[in-house]
Amino acid sequence: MEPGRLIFNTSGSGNGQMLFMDCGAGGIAGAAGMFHRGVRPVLGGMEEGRGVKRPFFTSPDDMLEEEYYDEQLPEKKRRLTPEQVHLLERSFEEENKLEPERKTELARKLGLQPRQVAVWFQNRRARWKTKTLERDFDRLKASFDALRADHDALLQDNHRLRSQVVTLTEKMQDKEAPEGSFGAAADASEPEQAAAEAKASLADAEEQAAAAEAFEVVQQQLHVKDEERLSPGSGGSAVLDARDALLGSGCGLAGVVDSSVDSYCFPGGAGGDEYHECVVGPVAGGIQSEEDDGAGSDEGCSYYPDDAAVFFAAAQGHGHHRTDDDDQQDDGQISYWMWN
DNA sequence: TTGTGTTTTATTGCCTCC
DNA sequence: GGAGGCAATAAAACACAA
Repeated sequence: MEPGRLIFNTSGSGNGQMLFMDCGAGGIAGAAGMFHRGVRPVLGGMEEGRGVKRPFFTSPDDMLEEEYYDEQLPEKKRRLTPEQVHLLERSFEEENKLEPERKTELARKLGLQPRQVAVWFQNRRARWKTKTLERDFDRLKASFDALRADHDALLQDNHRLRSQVVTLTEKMQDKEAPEGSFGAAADASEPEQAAAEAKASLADAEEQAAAAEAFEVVQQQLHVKDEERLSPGSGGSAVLDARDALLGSGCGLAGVVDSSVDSYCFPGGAGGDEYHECVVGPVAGGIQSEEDDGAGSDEGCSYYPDDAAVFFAAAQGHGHHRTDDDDQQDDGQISYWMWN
């Protein structure tokens, strides 16, 4: 027998043909580990129409026994019947984790090995996770697109108001330059007032535009994170957790734009009118260590190097916090943390 | 019929928890 | 250290277009 292979007796014609199955990277050792784990590899379980449980493979010694040639013919990988799948699905809907008792009971009902039931639940959980991620991604993308449209509109508004201020300022200067009499001042009152109003609008618009730009930074990071997430080999992240929480909370960008340009405030928790500040800005150098930030004790807090994570965590009303004392903007670094 | 992409079943190795 | 979960992967089964 070749190393790394196990012998299976094949089925179908009942001719006792031997099948050599590659055990993969783990080889015999892997198979041994399987037994060590209490796994008895069985495929197919109840053969349709016959109700006979058959082991998928056996040891070489067993192979010498006649019954394995004649009675316990091995099977290829066999799909579960629709009835079996239906029952498993129903059970999964009730609880997607499988306690030993339930596993045994299900296996008994379905005529499967407990291991098969466990494997089915394992794979089902994996499928469920994939679907959930896809759904979340779609929702996030829709949200991102909407916010981007808002952002673009704000930028256009800002541009329009800037032009208006420039035009009106020029008009004022034209009027003031040649004259300077009282009458001229009186005549100029209307454009002056218009210019002042335009300036005030511009100030508001600039704040909003700056906030929107900062928000876009977060969104872009989030977008990148999603692409990373959907690529093979990536795992979950605090960003996704926070984002999921945000999606679940139904919280949008209906926050108050703080005048300090780099901050947003969001309504806290469910229905509360408390606002949580969320700093949005570039973080140079990644995570700011607790020792570096000069802040007090942050026990029970987790640092998040990612703007997006903090942004959404704050949006959800978590205890994200940044105090002015701890502000790291002097050196271009801002530290974030969240209450657990 | 055949080639190809997708889905399902199962294995392996690593990790965490008790 | 054992049990169980998960990610990655293999491979059989299946679907479907050409």
